[in-house]
Amino acid sequence: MPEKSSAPTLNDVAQAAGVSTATVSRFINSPEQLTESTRKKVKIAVNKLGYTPNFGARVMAAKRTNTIGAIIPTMENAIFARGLQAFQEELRQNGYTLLVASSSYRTDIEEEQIRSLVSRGADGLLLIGHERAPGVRRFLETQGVPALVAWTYDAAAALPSIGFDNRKSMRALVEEVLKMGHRRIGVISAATKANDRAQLRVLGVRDAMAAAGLDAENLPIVETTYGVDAGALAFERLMRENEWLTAIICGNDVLAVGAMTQARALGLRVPEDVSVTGFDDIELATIVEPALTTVHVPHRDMGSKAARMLIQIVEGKCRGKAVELDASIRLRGSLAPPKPPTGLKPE
Amino acid sequence: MPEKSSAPTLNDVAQAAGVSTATVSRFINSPEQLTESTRKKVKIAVNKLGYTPNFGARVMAAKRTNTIGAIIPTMENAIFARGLQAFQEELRQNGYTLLVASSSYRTDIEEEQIRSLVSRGADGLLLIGHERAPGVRRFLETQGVPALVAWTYDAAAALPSIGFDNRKSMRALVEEVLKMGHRRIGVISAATKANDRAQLRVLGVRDAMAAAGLDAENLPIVETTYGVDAGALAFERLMRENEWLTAIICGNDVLAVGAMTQARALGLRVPEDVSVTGFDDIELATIVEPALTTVHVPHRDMGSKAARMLIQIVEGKCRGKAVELDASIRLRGSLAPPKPPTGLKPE
DNA sequence: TTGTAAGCGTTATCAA
DNA sequence: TTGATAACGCTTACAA
Repeated sequence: MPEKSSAPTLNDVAQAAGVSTATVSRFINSPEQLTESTRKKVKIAVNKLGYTPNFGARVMAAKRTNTIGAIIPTMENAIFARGLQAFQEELRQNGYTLLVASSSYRTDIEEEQIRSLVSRGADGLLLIGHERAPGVRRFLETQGVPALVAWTYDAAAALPSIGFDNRKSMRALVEEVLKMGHRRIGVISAATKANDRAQLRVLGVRDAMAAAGLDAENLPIVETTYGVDAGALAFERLMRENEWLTAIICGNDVLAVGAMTQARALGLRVPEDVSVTGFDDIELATIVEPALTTVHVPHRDMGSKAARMLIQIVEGKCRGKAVELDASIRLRGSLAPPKPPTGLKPE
Repeated sequence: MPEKSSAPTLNDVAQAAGVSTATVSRFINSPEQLTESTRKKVKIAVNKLGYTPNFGARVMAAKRTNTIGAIIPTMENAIFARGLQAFQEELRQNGYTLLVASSSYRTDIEEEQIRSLVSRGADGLLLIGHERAPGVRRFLETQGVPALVAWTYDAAAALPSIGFDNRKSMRALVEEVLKMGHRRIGVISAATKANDRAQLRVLGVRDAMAAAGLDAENLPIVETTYGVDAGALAFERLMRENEWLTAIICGNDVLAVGAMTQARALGLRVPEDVSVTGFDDIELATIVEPALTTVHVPHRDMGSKAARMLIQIVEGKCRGKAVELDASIRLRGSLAPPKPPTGLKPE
């Protein structure tokens, strides 16, 4: 039981071991430089006192922290979880620690978190999406902290990025929907404000519509917050305002599951009465009944590649570029051709 | 474009503004002490240089960080996500920053993360479950860093905790199952090694069995890792080895969903042929068909209460105690009475 | 109201 | 191989 003393310092250990602080520091950082006997002495003192280096002091003296920070919009759902887990595992294997903060999809909080992580000595940052206030990039530049953007790919953006082409992928998915014969399409999108992924996905829908000669301008679309419930409410509204829709394209799987749930609640069968598609291919997509047609995102691959790339950048071994990963379409039960015009129905 | 200069320091700002470092420090920490005019001068310099305090230096000089660390077993699923989100929101409102690390359910990694967060100056720690190496508590004690355990309640444990009684809750759930007439019960549990929640839940099942005069010793039980797939595999094994089971009690909702999926794949109807129950009541529980009978855990409430309590402890306003929250049973479609003996069946 | 200067706990350079 | 000692960037008495 320690009296109430504050944490032991290098100095305490040095005194206890009868050596200088420099020697203790070496014991921590490069024990091979010490004699077997001094090493033993110091070791005993360290253990007895329960010494751990003070991080702050260490950073100040050594400049490097071996810490990477990541700021994700939310921890509350699976979208970022799997990729982040892979990111963290890869970092760990390379001797880096991951610190995570979440911004609740708010740019002001994100900025605060960026400052917080940087001032805590993060050697590099993982961010989601390209959209943020211009001051942020300047800040990162003056602080000399590199950042990598994930979950979206944009060769033209200022920051290096790793991810997939949200717009192209959504277009490809909608082209499948159109190929099946759907013409009356509605969209449930996540809030597009300050969320380039959501924006690009909507653009992808419009691309496909326009290319098929359909009216991309007057696309029925409802924007909503994140969550199964939100998806359900959005579905109801969309269908009430546009009763003739045969396919609902959702900006992500969570919204899509909400839409499917609500469809059932309204007495609509999926996919017989209405088709539903998602985006992300989270685990949930294959659990629901019918399984969700969606865009498969290589979460784990993206996470570990992001880690490797960010480490390279942090260690000055490369400058960072835009890397595009493939996002493929997964056709599953929630998408089927629309009902034939009533007159033709056998029943 | 800054040349390549490293981040600006207090000194740089002081020079640029033509004041002392102390004045700049005051501008950051207690601007009201300064004259309007000096405040303006300093402000301009700070903005021009894009200055942010160096956290390490600050900690060393000031001792407090306003940072709370949390270490959770995994970020990859919803179990901890919602509570943690609430935890973070409450912290933010009180001026604290949350740093999260995940241990992949490994005590060695958890210990490493504890040291990492402590040495980074965390003022307090949120941990999950009571089970960890004895050295850890000593470490926290000598470092003077308070910790609060969540997701489980244990008045006898050394650390204060906030959560529910896993054992009692599981017992209550199984009593419902027994009340419905089930006698042939199997269990799918998460790995119980170093996971007191999992252990207690299994004990809860045995409690209920024993109280009903059933054989609690020879309970068919399969332990598995976390995940829907794992739950599916475990279900198959459990049913293969014990064909006569009518109800499967799962240690958490994710395993339960896996079990339900696999039941369907094996041609078994839920709940007609076999009942399934979960634990946690994550969102998924109400999305699956049929909805999952489970133990409802007050995730958000627990998260925000944990935050308030930990802040109290950190600020020396209370010593921390064990707080028990209610976990209630949610009866849903996945649980129904067992099929009557074949002879009585109408068909 | 502002400035001076002494720490805070490390690391790293130089000598010994 | 080890030991002094000067940074590192900030806060905070204390002095002016």
